[in-house]
Amino acid sequence: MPELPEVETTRRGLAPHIEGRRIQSVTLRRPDLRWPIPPEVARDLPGQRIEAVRRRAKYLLVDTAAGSALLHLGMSGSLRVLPATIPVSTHDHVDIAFAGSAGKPGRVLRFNDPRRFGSLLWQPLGEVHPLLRGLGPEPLSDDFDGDYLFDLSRGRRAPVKTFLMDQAVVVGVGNIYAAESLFRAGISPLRAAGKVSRERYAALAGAVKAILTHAIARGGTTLRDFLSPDGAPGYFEQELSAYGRGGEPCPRCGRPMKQASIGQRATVWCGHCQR
DNA sequence: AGCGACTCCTGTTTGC
DNA sequence: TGCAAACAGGAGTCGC
Repeated sequence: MPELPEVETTRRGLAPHIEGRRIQSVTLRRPDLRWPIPPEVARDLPGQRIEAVRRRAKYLLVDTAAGSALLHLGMSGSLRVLPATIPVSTHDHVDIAFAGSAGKPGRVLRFNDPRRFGSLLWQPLGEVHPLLRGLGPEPLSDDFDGDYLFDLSRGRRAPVKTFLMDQAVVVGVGNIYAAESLFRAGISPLRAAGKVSRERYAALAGAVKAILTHAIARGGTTLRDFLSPDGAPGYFEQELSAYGRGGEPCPRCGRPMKQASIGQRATVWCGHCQR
C-alpha cells in the first residue's frame, strides 16, 4: 500500500520520463475513481507541457500551465510509464499519452487501481485544492520535530498512534510507518497523545524521519525498473519490525508482539518494550 | 474542537 | 475442496 515513501519513489521514477513532455491525449476508462474525475482533466490537459511533478503528503501534483492534475494512489493504486503499444489490463483506469518522436512509439502514463480508493482531481492554476488545505507539515521537513508534536498534543486524549496518523498533525505517516515509528521510539500506541513527554516525542519524530528516509532510499533501488511492466516492489516488507508481526517474537526482547485494533486500524506492538 | 464510527472497493485470507 | 464471510486499508465525512 502506497505510503509516503512509495509515493515519493513513484514521483522520482516518474519525473525524468514525463517532465518536459507534451500531453497528447487523456483517456478516462471510468468517469470516477474515489470521486468523479473533473472535466478539466480530459478537457484542459491535452496539448499541455508537463512542467514538474511534485509531491505534497501522499498526493502527486502534475503541473502544467493550465493547472495541476492531482493524483492519489489510495491503497492499491500505481502509476507506470509504458510504451503506448502495451495493451490495457484490468483496473487500468486512466491513460495520459505523450507523442512519440521520429521512429519511436509514444508512451503513456497509466494509472491502475483495483480498489479505486485513489483519485484524480484538478487544481486550477494559482489555487490550492481543498484537500491540500489544512494538512500538517511534511515529516521530513524542519517544521516537524519533537517540540511540534509535544505542543500540538497537549490535552489530546486520542491514542498517540491515531494522533500520529492524523494528516492534520503530520502528513504521510500511515498505518505501517506509525507502527514502526512507535516501536522504534519505545512508545505504546495506546498511550494518550497528551500524556507523552517532550523527550519521547523527540525520539518519535526522529524515528519517523529515520524510517521514512530509509524506506525512500530502499525504494530508490527500484527506480530504474520504472519503465518495465513488472509489479510494484515489496522493498521494505522484510525490514518491518512491528507491522504485520502480531504474535511473533519481539525483535528486541523476544516476547510475543501484541495485536489489537486502535482507531479502526490493525496495530501491533510489544507490551514490554513499548510503554 | 476533538474524536470515534462509518464509508468507499476488491483481492486475499480465513473459516466452516 | 469450495464457497462465503471476514478482513485490510487512506482518509474524507458525519454525528456526538
